[in-house]
Amino acid sequence: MQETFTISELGNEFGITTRAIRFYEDKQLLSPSRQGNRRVYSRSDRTRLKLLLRGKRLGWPLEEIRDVLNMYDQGHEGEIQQLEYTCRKVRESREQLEQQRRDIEAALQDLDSIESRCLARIDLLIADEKETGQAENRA
Amino acid sequence: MQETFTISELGNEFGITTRAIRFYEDKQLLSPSRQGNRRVYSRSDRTRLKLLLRGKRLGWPLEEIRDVLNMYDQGHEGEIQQLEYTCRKVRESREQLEQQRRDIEAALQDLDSIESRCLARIDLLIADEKETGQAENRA
DNA sequence: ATTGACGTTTACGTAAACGTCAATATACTG
DNA sequence: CAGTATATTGACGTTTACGTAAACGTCAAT
Repeated sequence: MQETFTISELGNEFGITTRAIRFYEDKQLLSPSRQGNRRVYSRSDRTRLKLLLRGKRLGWPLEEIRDVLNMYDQGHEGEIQQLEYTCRKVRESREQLEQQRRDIEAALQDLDSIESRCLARIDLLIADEKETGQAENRA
Repeated sequence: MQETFTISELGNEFGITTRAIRFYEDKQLLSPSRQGNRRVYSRSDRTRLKLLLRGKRLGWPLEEIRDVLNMYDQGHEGEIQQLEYTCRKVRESREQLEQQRRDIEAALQDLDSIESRCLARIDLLIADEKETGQAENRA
């Protein structure tokens, strides 16, 4: 695995545009190093981006994602106040995640029910179709 | 439980503004009946809104939520083509939900790890604090 | 008769999260 | 060394999901 990445490598790997990646940097979610003008992304930058996208799939706003990303970094540094703040944030995020998990379970059950009713109805229609089809063929 | 609801009743119950509810109607996610000018929401309208908000908590865009809501309605009606379309949509939604579930599991594990390292570090700092505190008291 | 609570439509404003140029710089490639 | 590919910043546009304000109707209570 490579040590560093270009912006377009990351864009291709994760299916996002370079514009988006630069935008994330502008919003303080990434801070790659530079070689002259060009951005150079380390493995940890890549991991940060990966986590960022996971947050996006969960529907979190970028600002919230940034806070969570900072928990990863400074999770074992700093003063007690900072650590306790991080802990509170962890608990908040966990509550939100567990709410989402409940929502997902409920939604999945609903989908099951919809699908089975749908399939049953299709079976029934296909049975009808065969009958009338044969009737039409005989006519 | 009531048969019908006003717009502000629903707004209060779910903690959203009436403006938002009217906006959802504008975007075809709700279609309450009217008494003259006023909107009157049935129990099924209320359920629709509830499902809508669940979709929101999962970070889905309104247009996608609308499609899912329509699956609930027409899940057992219509032609085979429509039914099969619904079934495809069900599968798509299920895949998305399962991706989100995986993301949640991963995020929860990460949070656990962050929290425990955080707590360990706090314990350590507190132990230090006690020592130096006593030294200061003796001075 | 008016005040207040609730409702309505219409119109404009706004924050978030990018997309889409344009102009420019740098690097490799034949 | 011209051409192509890739990078940069900056400015402006766009979509989504509402907020906010204006201007008005309706009904009950004072």
